[in-house]
Amino acid sequence: MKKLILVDGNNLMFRSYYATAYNGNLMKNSKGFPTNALYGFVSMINKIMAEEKPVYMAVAFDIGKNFRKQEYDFYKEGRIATPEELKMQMPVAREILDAMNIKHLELAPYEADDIIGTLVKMTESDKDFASTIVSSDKDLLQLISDETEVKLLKQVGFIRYNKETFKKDYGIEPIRIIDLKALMGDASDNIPGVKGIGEKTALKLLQEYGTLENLYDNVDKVGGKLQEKLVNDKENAFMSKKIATIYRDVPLNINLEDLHVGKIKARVAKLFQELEFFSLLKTMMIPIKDEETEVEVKEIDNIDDITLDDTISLYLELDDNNYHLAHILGLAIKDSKGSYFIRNNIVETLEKIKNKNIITYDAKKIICNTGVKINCTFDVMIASYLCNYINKEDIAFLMQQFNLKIDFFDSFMKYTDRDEKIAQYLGQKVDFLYNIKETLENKLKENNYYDLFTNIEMPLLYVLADMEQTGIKVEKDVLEEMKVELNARIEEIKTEIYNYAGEEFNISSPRQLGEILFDKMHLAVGKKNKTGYKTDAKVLEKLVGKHPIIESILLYRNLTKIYSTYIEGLENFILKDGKVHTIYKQTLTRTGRLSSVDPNLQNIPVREELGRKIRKAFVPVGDVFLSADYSQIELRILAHISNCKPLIDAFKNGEDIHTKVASDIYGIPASGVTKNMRRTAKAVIFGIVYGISGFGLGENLNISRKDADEFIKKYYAFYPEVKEYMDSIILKTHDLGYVTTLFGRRRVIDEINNTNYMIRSMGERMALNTPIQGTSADIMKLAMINVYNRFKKEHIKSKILLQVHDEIIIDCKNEELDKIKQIVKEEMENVFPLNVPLKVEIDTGSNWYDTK
DNA sequence: TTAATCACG
DNA sequence: ACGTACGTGATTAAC
Repeated sequence: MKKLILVDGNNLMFRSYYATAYNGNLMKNSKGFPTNALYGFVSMINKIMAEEKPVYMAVAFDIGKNFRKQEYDFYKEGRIATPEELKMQMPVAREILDAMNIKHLELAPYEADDIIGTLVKMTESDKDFASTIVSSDKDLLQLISDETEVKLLKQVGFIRYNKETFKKDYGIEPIRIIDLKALMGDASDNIPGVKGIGEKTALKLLQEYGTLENLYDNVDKVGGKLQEKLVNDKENAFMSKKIATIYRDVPLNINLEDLHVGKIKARVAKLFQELEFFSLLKTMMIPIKDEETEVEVKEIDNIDDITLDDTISLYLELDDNNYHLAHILGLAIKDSKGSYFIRNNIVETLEKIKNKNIITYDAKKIICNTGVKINCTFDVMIASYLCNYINKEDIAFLMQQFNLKIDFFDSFMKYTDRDEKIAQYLGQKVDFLYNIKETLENKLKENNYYDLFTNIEMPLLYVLADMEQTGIKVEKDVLEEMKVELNARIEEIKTEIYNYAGEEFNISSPRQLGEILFDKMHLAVGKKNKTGYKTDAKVLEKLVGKHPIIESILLYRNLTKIYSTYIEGLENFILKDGKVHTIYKQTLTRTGRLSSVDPNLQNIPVREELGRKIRKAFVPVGDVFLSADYSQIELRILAHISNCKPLIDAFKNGEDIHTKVASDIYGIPASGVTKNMRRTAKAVIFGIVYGISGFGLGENLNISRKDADEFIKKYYAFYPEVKEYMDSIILKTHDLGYVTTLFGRRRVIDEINNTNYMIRSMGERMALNTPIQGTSADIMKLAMINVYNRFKKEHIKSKILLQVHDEIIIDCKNEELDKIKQIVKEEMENVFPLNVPLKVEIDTGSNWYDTK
């Protein structure tokens, strides 16, 4: 018996759409294309594949005008028009099915039901086939027969109806669904039925009289009000029956054998990447090539047994993303003559080949994990990042973009026989690396990224590797001491809050907190977000003074944040050497900045005293920390790229820029600028860097939008070049679709031409901000390389430890301190000539807290 | 897994 | 009239 699964595609898409669209917050990809229905649809198809394991399958859709509507113009009248955002997803659903090699059928003027009905009829005349219909639409129950069942989808789970179970539940034959509809009608399709008869009465009548025809033949026997209703609406009843009857003779022109499910195609990956269904990409087994090709890999024990070219590609597989802790699973190497796989003695092997020209993926990972400083001449991870490929830790993502099939690392690790598979697995990767180098290299050159690649990103990898390997010492005792103290305070404040609230609840749950504050205590009319009331610091701060619980909650938040993220969190990352080794992600941000994870050392508290104390735990291994930070680098870059004369002059004269701007926009001499005026000016300037709006500035400064607009206008009046720059960069970006930094780094901004105002505006703000933030990142990276190289050249033993965007922290020996101050200032300030001077401020201290 | 919150530049 | 500042990461709750 061959089983055919018949899916009501329209039904699935509508369900998925409305399941997630109700709150008005549609799931979209970053280009603004709605994806919510598709996501649910694909998930559902996957579920069907897993549960039914269909060999034959067809998905039916509505398309074009349908004949019921043509015949009965009231049909489906009054129904809300299909939202545009759902409509545009429909063709993509069919594309996905094509790529998954699942047949879909649609033919105007028929509805999906009719197509399914026709296929059911075909299976019933072919004794080899039986079918299962998947839908949440009860109309389809009429198709149930000895060979046909319906899997009726419910909000949670489903009910499987066959002939017997249906009869048991409804007490009538499945086909009588049409008579049922004839009597009770269907509000959603605007089918009238008989007025005043609902499901209960209709079923009772049909159980007694069998069919609509027989019922009317014997309508005299019904009697009473009910008979009256039936007689009144007789015409409607028979017409409703006609509408409700699924048509089973759609001219489909196919054979059932055509519905065989094929092998999933590589194209699915491309579609999912566009839709940004990354979780599906990870969990589904999607081939990278439609034809699987094995590579030839020779497993060797000793690298000395082979002779390698000078240029090789190399791939090291670890068992964990945190490469400071991970264990090695294997190493693959390829040169022009062949591919090799090595299981053991990998560090020794690397030592022997480290000076070859090595092409690899994430050289920093290899260096930090093995301690072997390999001579990487081409890091594919970095090159692909610069070229704006979708770039993840897992090389499989990149390979997919070149149509190469390979398991994602997470799936690979689930194989029980991965020890046998790993040689082939790494063979594929190292083969890819070897082959892709030239393509990427050309792409780098074409786009003028080659200097950025060769002179900044590649050398930087070694600097970062060194910093990460060195690590920063964290005194656990200091943290433990704080922990005890904080714990006591947290407990204390907890009881206080419970007392104020009159009950115990989870203060860390914004939902519960919101209910207490706004429903129970009525402290204000709460602002809502998706899940309940907003309870963030901004909201709470406005309520300070209304009730002492507010301040307690703010303090509680403050304390628990420090406790869990910065005390417990940090402690978990102190390794055996007493140090914390962060990982700098060099290929993550869209602007070119670094990011820091495991732990993030770029967001250690500093603005408030309480949190800042965490920094006391960070201590030098040498004698003293030195921090060197670029003073107002982003503003200087803004002055430079907009070529704004007054700003440039102010920087040249060493003026305090915020005071200067305050004196301009308030129209008073600098000497008269108050702290508050300076603060306002600072906010205005920052607003400019972020792509200002009057509303945003007003929110931020807690002033009216009008006043905020006024400030912005004044700012533009004094610094017209800035306004010109902003206008021109937006115009240019609309045209090109990307922005560049001073060093040629490019960020593609598809959002800039989006038809959705909000998305387009965001694109415009990105276009304004990225050249500034990105250039600043470029400058810092270059400076780090230069400082690092100077240290090496002058045999300085002190170590660069951290980078926090515009600041670096160095662990210094006392005897080197003066020299370091001089080198750092010199290298950082002169890293690249701008129209404005770059200024570096240097501080020292015996721990990070004191370095200020 | 996502949303809310809060830490940093 | 729209809906509201750029770039990050970690933790917690709640599904």
